[in-house]
Amino acid sequence: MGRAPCCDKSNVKKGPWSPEEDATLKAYIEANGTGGNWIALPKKIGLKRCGKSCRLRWLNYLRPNIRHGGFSEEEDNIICSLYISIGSRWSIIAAQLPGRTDNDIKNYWNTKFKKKLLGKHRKDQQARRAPCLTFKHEMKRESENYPVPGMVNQVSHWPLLPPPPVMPLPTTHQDTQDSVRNFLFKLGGRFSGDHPQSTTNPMNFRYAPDVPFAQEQPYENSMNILPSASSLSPLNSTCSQVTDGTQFTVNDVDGPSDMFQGLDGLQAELSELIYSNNQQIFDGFEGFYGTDNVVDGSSTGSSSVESSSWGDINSLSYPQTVSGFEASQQQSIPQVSIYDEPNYFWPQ
DNA sequence: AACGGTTGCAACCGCTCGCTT
DNA sequence: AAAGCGAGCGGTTGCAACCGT
Repeated sequence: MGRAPCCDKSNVKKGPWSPEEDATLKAYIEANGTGGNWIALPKKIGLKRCGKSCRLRWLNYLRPNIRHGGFSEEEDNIICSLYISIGSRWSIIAAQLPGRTDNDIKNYWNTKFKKKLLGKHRKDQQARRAPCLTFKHEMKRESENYPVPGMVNQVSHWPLLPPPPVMPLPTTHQDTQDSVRNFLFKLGGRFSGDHPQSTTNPMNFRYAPDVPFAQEQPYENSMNILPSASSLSPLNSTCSQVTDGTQFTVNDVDGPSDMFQGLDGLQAELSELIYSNNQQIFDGFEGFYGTDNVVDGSSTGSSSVESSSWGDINSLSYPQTVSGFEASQQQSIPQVSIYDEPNYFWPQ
């Protein structure tokens, strides 16, 4: 049994919104609110639009205080660091940037930011091989060279990570927290209370699902998750799992594997960018989380134990600038796990 | 001026989640 | 417990504007 369509597709208008439609929708919502039922709303106000379309139009364009374009460097850094932390959770990232929509940030990431990251990479690549490859061609070429099962003709945003370890899918919130933690670990993050080995060698970490994540990973200290340049070099590493499913090790190997030839430059570029931006990111996060709690690897992290749960991102210290409206838009618990990061490129 | 390629962004599509019945 | 349904999310597409030749 298929899913019932949300509206009569043959009887709804598609495409760009006219100023009249905008005015009708805006006037109604400003006067009456959405009524909690987007599906019924267009009928109520005589719009030949799908309810989902109305919702999107309102959220991405018509609602008050929306800003478009012109992302600042600080916003860049926030987007970058949050993407590193939680992946393509655009709505969560958007919640940190007042006036920005998830769609905007997604577009920004998929166009400008990727270009920014790849700009230097492309230059380097072009110097080394046949010229005249466009960005799209290059991305297509890369995705063709390194195909991912189930990802046909998709651009791989992050051809960077080591193969995911095989471990049971998280079935509880605690499991999810563990997954997040493990995921961040593989990005080179460190956690207070971690096995000392992990601290000294970010490529050699321990996964301990029996340790309550919430008790030991405060978000205030989450700058620990920012990867070091070296830890973002999984191309030089292999990942193995101990048979009990609780411990993983990442072993350095000599040089990039054949699989990643051609991507090492991009990877290095990203690492370099992120690493060189770390200070700026820290600066940005000082406003976020308070300077006392920002850890840059050389400073403390000692206050970690008494703080909020990592799993509940809403309990984190959000920037003061998040408006009440944005705050109300924030989701409850983002269910982040290393398993649902479709943009990550997991080499086979 | 004309044309082809590229970019940026609005909008659509399909899926998952969570609530209700 | 299971099915139905709406909301919300992320990925993708379509197209107008822009740019270079």
